[in-house]
Amino acid sequence: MKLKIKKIIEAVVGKDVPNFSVEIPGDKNNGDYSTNVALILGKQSGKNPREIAESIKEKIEKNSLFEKIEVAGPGFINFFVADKVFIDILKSVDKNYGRAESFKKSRRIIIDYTDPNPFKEFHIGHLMSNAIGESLSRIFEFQGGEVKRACYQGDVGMHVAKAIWGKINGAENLEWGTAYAYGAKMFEENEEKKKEIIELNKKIFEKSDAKINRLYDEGKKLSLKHFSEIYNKLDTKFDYFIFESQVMEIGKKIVEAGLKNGVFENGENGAIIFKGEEFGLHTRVFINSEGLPTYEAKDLGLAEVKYKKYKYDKSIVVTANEQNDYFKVMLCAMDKVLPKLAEKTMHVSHGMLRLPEGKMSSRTGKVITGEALIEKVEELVKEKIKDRNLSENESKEIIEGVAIGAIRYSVLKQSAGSDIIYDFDKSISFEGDSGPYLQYAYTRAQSVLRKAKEEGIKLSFRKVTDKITQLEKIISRFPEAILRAEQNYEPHFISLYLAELAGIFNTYYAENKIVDKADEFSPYRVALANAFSLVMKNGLWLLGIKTLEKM
RNA sequence: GCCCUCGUAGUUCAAUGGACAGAAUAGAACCCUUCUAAGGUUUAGAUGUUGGUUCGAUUCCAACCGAGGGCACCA
Repeated sequence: MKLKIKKIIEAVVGKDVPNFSVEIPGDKNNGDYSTNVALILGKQSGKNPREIAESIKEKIEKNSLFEKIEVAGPGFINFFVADKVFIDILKSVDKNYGRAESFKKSRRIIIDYTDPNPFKEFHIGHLMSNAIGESLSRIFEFQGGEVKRACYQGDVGMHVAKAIWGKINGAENLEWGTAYAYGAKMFEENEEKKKEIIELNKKIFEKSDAKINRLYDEGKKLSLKHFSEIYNKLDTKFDYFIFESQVMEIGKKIVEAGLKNGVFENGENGAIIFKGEEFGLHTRVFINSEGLPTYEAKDLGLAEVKYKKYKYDKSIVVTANEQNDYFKVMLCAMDKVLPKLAEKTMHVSHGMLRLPEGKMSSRTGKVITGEALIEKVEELVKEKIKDRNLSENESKEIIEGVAIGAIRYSVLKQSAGSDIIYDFDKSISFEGDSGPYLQYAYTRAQSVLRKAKEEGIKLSFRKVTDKITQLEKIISRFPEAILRAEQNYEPHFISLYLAELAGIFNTYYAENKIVDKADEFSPYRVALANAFSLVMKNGLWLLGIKTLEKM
């Protein structure tokens, strides 16, 4: 609708209009949409914006889209959309409602997220990455993209050596996460042990020691099994699992070739480095003095491996924002050695989940694991529904759906870039601006629809209530919310929209009796509730949150 | 030391340079003989400091104060 209005204005004022936009005013008295004449004119017009606004108004007044147009303030044009337009949109609501063909030309997208490392914990930061990556995947898919989900996992490198060292030298029966924390601690505190761990790391690469090989295989297998259980619960299905061990040799070769071309340089102790300073960045090591590829070289290999698996038009990598500067350097180097892939690659970063007392770190063992959080939230839901008359299957579905919904929403309700201060009692809420609040609004609508069916009330738009409410209007804005989320790589624009939608529906629900045989408007109200539930269901799906029939 | 983010109600978050800065939560007061009260209605409360650009700044620029992250062999 925004775009429609924009086109109408452009048709009137001529083609070479500078950038201006049509907005939804905060105050409902200022119309359904509004635009600022100053933005159309640009600055140096010298004309009276009010007069211009009046003349624009005169020219488009007859358009049947609007009930009335007002000129207000220093030069605002406020558009009041005709009720009929909203009803027509309402009639068109189906499971594809809101879809835009945004990816006609470049459909193929690969998106890399979650990325936990075997031998280490799956912590709540991974939950955050998963929430954002999964939601972006679904948004792009909905808009017509052909999305492949990738999960990149570090099965080689110092963290593995630290964990295995911890296993060998701590106690054989330590948990892998704990073993890692122990190894990491010793690595930092004790020079002697640091050397041992570096030595061990080489042995892992060489696969020269049977005991180490056995520990490695066992640890990796256990980790992956554990991760796949969590993905199951999160309803994320990856198309590709890519391991560092698969990309490291390829990455190394790319760097070696780049060294010949002068992209990379020899640094101290035989390390191969990239001088980022020339590009306003910093220097990073791509191959270390042991001749082993670092994270940066592996990432170059990863880009190529991904492209081999899937000829993508765009590759998105989701990570925490602590890697922002790292990615700038790596992408700068990639631009020199793999320019075609570099221009297709994009880094999307999200904030960190921080504990009130400081940074969460698996090195110190101060972490909250993903499964511990899920379990804790599930307990709370269980407690809440224990007195309800539900079958075992229903209970299980509700407990899982609500718990994951609450967690996902707590991540997606704010802009992806900023940190979340994780406080269990406050972060995971069931009331107000929360996942369960949205799920609950949907459930209520379903309950109404069930009752309507029982009473034989069929949905119909034939007899429309006299006055259109906010509910009809907000339903018409769903496509805009999706488009905004897609273009900005920000699922939270959908969260914001759905929270408002749920609030408006709940008010409507409190003020109107929807199912009422004696009321001639009941079929319309039922149809409206039906449209609402379709939008809510699709919207929640885009966030990776399940809808429930009962809760 | 250098670079990058970010400072908005008590708290957690919104606000494409525009019309009185929105929610939620905590606080106060109401609403279940009506489709699930995980709900609804009413109420009080905020832009770190100092300048600048602009008709207009939470938004852009500068400085300062404060928080977080990063800066050659972790990922």
